Amino acid sequence: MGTDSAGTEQRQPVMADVAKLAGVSHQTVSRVLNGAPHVRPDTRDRVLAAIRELDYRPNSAARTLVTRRSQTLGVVSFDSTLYGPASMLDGIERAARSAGYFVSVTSLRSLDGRSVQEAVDRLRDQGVEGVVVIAPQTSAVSAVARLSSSVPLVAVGSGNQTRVPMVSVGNRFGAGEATGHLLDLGHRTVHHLAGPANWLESKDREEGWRLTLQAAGAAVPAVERGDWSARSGYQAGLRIAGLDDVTAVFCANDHMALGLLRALHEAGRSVPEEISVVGFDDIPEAAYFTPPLTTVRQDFGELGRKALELLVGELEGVAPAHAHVQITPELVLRRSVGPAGHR
Amino acid sequence: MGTDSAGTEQRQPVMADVAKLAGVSHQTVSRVLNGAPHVRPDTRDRVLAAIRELDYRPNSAARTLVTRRSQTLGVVSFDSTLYGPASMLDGIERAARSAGYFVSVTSLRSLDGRSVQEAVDRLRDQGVEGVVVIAPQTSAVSAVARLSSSVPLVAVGSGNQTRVPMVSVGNRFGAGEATGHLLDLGHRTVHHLAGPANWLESKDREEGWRLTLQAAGAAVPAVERGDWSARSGYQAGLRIAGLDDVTAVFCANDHMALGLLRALHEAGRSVPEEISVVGFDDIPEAAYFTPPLTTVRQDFGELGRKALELLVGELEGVAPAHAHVQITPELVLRRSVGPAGHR
DNA sequence: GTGGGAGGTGTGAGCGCTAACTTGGCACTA
DNA sequence: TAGTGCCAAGTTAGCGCTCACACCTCCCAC
Repeated sequence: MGTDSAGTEQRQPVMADVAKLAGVSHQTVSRVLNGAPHVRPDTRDRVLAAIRELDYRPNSAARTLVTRRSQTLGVVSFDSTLYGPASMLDGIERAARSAGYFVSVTSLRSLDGRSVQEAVDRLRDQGVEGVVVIAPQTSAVSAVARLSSSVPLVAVGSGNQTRVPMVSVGNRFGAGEATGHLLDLGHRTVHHLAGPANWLESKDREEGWRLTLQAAGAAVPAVERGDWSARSGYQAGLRIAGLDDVTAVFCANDHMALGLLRALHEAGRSVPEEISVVGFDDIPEAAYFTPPLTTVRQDFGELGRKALELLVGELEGVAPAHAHVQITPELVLRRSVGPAGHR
Repeated sequence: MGTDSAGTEQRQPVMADVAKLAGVSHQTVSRVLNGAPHVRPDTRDRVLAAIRELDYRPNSAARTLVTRRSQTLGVVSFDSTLYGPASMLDGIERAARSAGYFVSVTSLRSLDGRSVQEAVDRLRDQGVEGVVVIAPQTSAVSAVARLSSSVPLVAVGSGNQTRVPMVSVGNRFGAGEATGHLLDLGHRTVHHLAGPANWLESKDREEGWRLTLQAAGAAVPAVERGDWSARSGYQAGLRIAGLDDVTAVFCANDHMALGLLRALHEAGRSVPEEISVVGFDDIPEAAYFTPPLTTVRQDFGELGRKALELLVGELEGVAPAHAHVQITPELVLRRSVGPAGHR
């Protein structure tokens, strides 16, 4: 009545099956699989042959259970449809793979602290070894800082939180470059189409813009505000086109700049002759806007890679636990910018 | 010398700890956790209180080991930086979460069959219960069809493979709509800026375009070809601008259309007065191109959701294993299209 | 009063693996 | 010859959970 060797049941082979076929103990199979030393070459070959013959796949749950390592990292993203987050995710995934980790993603619906906590908890319940949070909103960042989590965590975005390791872009610097460039061209001042008030990136870019104007002794005009979308840029553009003292606009991202260009075009204000426009991000399409957009390039892929590097470092204990890596953006000159008009 | 109860070691609480604190057996804790019937309300409450007090988290690896269910699905994507794949991924993730699954992603570097096989194997080794492949290239699709995998699998993209369940967009139909609309406006024929030859979506859109022209008895001009990017659209645009019999162009995606618009603008060919342009995808920015782009809308999020639905259905045995779901795209009219010019 | 069927709970085994220890052999030294 | 060491295995004990089953009440029917 032994159910052991009765029948040719179609179940997945396990280590013991490989061991039996190779004429060794299961432990030797394990040794071969994990590249342990002190296995004779011909033994190793027999084991490998058996593995191939049975098409054996180690059971990762069993391994995880005993090693307490899932080889999986979690990524919390906000809106992974946007170019920035999507690129970061891509960079993270590639870096994770080459470091030998899997990547499990979850995106947030809303950006309050509770959602962030839930997302991180969810990933933690799944057994991830560490988490990267792509959440550049102020609320999310402070949520991350408050996070009660025993999981190593890295934030990517902006802000100066000191509690969590972080990788961010020099938004202030980039905004300063853009604004400075416009001032250098003779513009008396530069208007600003900012992003949502609760995004850190918005804040930093706005601050970079403001400080540069102030340092140059230029007037600081009232800020227009959008939600990153081309649509909101268009609407802001209609308002800006109505002002007659505008000669230069710095937009907090390229999509809004696109909408702005559209609105200016419709209003008959020519770019760059009447009004110069600068964006931020350098999405692949920016060079093909009408006119091609001068913008501040940030390397999202690199951002993701750095974040992962930091996390893996922390995980494997070879990293300073409170690093803050900064990526420097770069001004890319195109035709949407010209010297100040003479009025 | 007992290491058992010696010291207050800081290790994660396990089910037994909860059981002891609540004064029940580990099995009862398990019952509460899994919502099994026949647990007295006050017992349940005691267990829940103990769980909260210890901040107990079930170990998913242990559960997976015994249940043989990882609650994880894999997604193989090609270039998740592109708007389409990113949106699908987003749709898949959201749908997966609400169905109670985690999502593990991996992106392909190249699109040959071996890469696809490797990616699927990798996910399978990780223990995913099923896989969604977002890989619309011909090579990838045939690779999927040939895939030696014991994991349930759904493809999203195009093509008529019958071996794997699939969800796709009515590319032929959409291309036909676009082309037909242009012909209806009096254009003698419609030029086509196609995508890469090895993408199924390219092929289908090209075919839809061609068949519509033929059905209308219109001439079928030579196809220009790009790689989906705005840059390639620009280059093709320069070539097209050199032809003088062009009055309408149907582009296989919006990004190439953007590049095309740019090239036409530079060449002094006005859109839509001289040349009408239609895109495909309806990315959020399309409405803000110069001029706003008439295009064929496809709902990527829906695509992802349907794919997941199919996969979960297969997994839980409530689905026809060879379904082929089709999403119908829709022509969105904007200003980049006008009646044929009179020459 | 006794048998039976529920509801409610505990016990033991085992998922497939790795870690730690044990064992056996062989070479090389004292 | 016995002793030391290292290589190349095997043996055993869990990791933390769920499943199958055993068990113990009660309560009700006859």
